Order: sequence, then C-alpha cells, then structure tokens
Amino acid sequence: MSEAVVICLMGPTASGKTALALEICKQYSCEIISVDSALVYRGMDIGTAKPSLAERAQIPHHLIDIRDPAEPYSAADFRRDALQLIREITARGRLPLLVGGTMLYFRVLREGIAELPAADSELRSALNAEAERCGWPALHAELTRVDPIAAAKIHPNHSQRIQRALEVYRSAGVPLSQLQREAEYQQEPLRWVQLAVAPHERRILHERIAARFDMMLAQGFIDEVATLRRRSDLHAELPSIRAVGYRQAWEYLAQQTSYAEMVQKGIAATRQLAKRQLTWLRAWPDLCWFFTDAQQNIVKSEAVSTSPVMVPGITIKDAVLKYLDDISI
RNA sequence: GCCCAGGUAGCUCAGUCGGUAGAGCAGAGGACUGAAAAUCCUCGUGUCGGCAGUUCGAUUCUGCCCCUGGGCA
Repeated sequence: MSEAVVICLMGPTASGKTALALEICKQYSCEIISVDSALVYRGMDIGTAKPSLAERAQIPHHLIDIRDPAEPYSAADFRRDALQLIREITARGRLPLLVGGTMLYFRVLREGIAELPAADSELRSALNAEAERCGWPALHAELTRVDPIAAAKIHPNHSQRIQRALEVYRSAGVPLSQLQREAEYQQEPLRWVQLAVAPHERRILHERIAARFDMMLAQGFIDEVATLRRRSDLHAELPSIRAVGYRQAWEYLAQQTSYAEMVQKGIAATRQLAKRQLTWLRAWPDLCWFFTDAQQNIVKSEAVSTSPVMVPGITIKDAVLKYLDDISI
C-alpha cells in the first residue's frame, strides 16, 4: 500500500489561501485541516478572516472553533490533533488538505516535537515576577548555570524563550536542551505535497492587507472585540487577545488609542505577521512556489522535482490544479 | 496685512553654545520546540524649506523669500 498523501497549502496572511483551498476541494475529495493558531478560537471570526459557515458547510473544516478564547492551545496540541485527523480523513478515503499560515505548526507536524512538560501558568507568573524585579538578562544568567546549551541559543532579552527554558527545568528537573537532545522524532509515513502562495511583490500584499482590514472593520470587527471585552475573564495578556488586530482593537476599546491609530497599528501588525511568515517560507525545504500578481494570476512559479511548465498569466487556481494533476495526486 | 510658533529620515520629533545629525514608529533582513497572529535580534546619508550674507567652515548666526499652524485685524 502506498503512503498517504497530505497536501499543505501555505502562504502569508491575505495571500488567498482560503479561496484556493476551496477550489482544490472542487477537484479532489478533501477535508480541510486549518493550520492556524487564531482560527481555533470561538467568537473570533471577523478579525481572523475565518472561513464562513457557508464555506464550512460545503467542505468539512477541522481545528476551527475548538477552543474558548480563555483557553490555551499549543503547537504540541496541534500536532496531536492534526495527526489524528490525517489518519481519520485518510481512512475515509479522502485527502487531507492542510491550510494555514502558522508555520511553527507545520514544522512541528512534519518534524515532530520533544516530549516536554506542558505550560504551567503558576510557574510562568512566578518567573514573570522575578523578571519584573531583576530583568530578563538576570534570568538568562540563571539559565546559563542550569542549562548552558539552551542559554547559548537564547538571546538575553528573549523573555519568552528564557521563561520557557526555565519553566521546563523547574518543572522537569532536567535541562530543556537535554530533553530535546534525547527526543526521538519519528517521521510520519506520509507523502507531503507542499504548496506556497504569495504575491510576487510585497507592495501587492500590503495593499491586500490594508483593504482586508478595512473590510473587517466594515463587517463589524470592533463589535466582535467589544463582545469579547464584555467577558470578565478575558484580558490583554491572553494569546487569543494578543492576536493581530484584536490586540489593537482591545487597546482602542480600552481608550488607550484613537480609532485612526488603531487602524494604522492593526494594519502594520498584519504586515509584520506576513513578513515573519515569509521568513519561514523562504527557508522552507521542498516547497512548490506560486507567485501571483494583483489579479491572482501566476507571475512565476518554482516547482520542485517534476517542474511542470507554469505559464505566466494563467490563474493561480488553474496553475495549482495543473500541478497537482502533473504529480498524479 | 501685522504678530507669534514651526519647517530636520516615509511619519512624529530631538539635537548641533558654528566642525554636514539621532530617537521612537513605519520599513527591510533574520531567528524560532507546549503563548507562535507570540517573542526576540540586526539594519539609520537625510539638498537639516529656498536664496544670499558673515565665517577657514552654516543645518546651526544674520537678512530676505516660500510654506504650514495659531492669534490680531
């Protein structure tokens, strides 16, 4: 029996992944697995550009609306959930189509993740309190004593990673670097088809991001955030509320910024997200790239092994479907 | 028309007691193992509004002009 196929559709935010995924679903019998750390949250729809209920009624979508905004979700949770879904979808005789822009999730899914203690909110507050008193470089110095290998890879200002490394050491009693070294990553026996889509010019992506943010505002994004703010248990430190757009709207509703400033900062934060996603993608192995113009037509493409000729000028939908056909999916 | 305050990086502004200038934001590049839409690192030459004067040397002082606020008429 040949190994199961998994299609990954990656790209920066606002590159058109969602629409393209639905086109792929028209040709192949797929179920979509969302690879997105913000789409997991219920009640966060407009600002995350979540696929509509109508779209989700057409094609099964997974890992959307699976958490309350007060609850955490992690890369390790994602790996477990996604592998389970891939098995189930394949068993149904369908094709898993993974779509999203959370590149750490894609990496952890393919390459595995070490067995580590889960996040511990009490330990984290304790570490935050210590950092408040003596600063992160002092905690980095402590990490150098207990786990010099991890400390060498972490910048003294990198609060989040210093905190995590100390959290692991204190709760497991073993250095993070040792647990990572001892981890055995088993490769899943899957055939990965990895597609990347992005505008060939940054300017086009920036225009799409600005237009989409304006559209979200017109669709009632501020009301959506106001509804979240009415809950007493949500606050600005939660991963959900720190999401792009939500953080800025939250500050605006708390009267910490003007409306104009909120719009400008929200758009800038989205651009910065897209830039980080592109940094991941540039270094990603075995990607088949599709670069588009403002009309979502192909400007050029870089296929990996089979290198089908991709005619510039055809739509990205046709180009991707042709590619999938060429490699006999 | 007169008076006042300004005109310095894409934006907001600091500064140079005369020796051609630097922060924040934006932007670019990079990193990334249970918060990842997170978090962190690196990157700053721009007719210092224009013209003239003083000076070895002017973005800085002086004069005139232009522009933008605000005030008085």
